[in-house]
Amino acid sequence: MTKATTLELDRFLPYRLSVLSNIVSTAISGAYEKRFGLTIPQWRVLAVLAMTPDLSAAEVAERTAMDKVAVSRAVASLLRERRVVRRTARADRRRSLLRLSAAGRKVYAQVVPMALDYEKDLLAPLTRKDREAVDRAIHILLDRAAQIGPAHTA
Amino acid sequence: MTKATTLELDRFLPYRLSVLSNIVSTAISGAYEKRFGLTIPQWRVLAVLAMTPDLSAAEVAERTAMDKVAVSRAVASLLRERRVVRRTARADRRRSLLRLSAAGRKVYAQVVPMALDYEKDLLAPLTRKDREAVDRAIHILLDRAAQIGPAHTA
DNA sequence: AGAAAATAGTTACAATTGCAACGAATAATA
DNA sequence: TATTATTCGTTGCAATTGTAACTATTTTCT
Repeated sequence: MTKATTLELDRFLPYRLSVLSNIVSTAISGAYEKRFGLTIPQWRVLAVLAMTPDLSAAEVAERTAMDKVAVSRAVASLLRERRVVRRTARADRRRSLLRLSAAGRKVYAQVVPMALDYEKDLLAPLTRKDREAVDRAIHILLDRAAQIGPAHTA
Repeated sequence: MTKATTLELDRFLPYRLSVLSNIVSTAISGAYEKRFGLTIPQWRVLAVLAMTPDLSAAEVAERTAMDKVAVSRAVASLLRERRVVRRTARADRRRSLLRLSAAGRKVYAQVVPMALDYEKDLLAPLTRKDREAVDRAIHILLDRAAQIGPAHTA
């Protein structure tokens, strides 16, 4: 008897993760987009800047797991919409420091409860123990995945 | 005291799911692509056809959670590469029935062990209990997410 | 100091993806 | 049975995304 030769797609973790993540992302981004004209990249940028103002684009990229081009474009649109403001860093004039404008803080304040409610609804049917396990597991898997296949990290 | 007004991105499940799924997908698709010139959509199509031959494109779409355009394109390329063969359904000449060619089965047989090994490595640092919890949780979350936000299903 | 290498961020171009319209075939209805 | 509506799958076009090249600035090395 040789190795198993078939693979059932819906028991394959990478596949299930991808499907789940897509459904969740689509649902959420639909809501952001519809109500606030926010894309997911924009929302991510808002979220990190709300937590930590005066980050550079590169720092935003780090913390959002987005690449620098995506950040650049999201920031460009947020600047156009006056939801973010930018000033050039005194010390290093290549860098620019980003922070939310009043308008940006306002949208953010409206989106956060929506986001948290969605998450709460989503997790509602899980037991406390399962939630904890998922939490732990995602953390471990993120580490592990990064070890196994850096992929872009080249 | 009012509702919490900030959200830490790396504790937000939709975000963490998205990051994890991207890392995993990129790692895997890198390997498929490099070794076999297979994209993820192509791989998904191969996988379902290996399990269940003579599906129509629409049926493939259902089972892979891909939309019909993506399936159409993946199938088109797989036909060009002679990894899949197609015949028109006798009963309904709009439908075409797809199945793997010998070449298709061959790639598939090579990819499966790679895929399973990757999954195994990924899950290795989790305890048995955590693995079970993750399994259960993903299943429940998929259901729940579908309920909350059908999004496209409109 | 001056030249070369590195870094921040943007822009241009190519590839991918999603949506809407379409042609072909079948099913449903009058 | 003729007419209309529906389904299967593909194609064209617009929007999104990724890669590489580029400008401006700063750092490093000689």
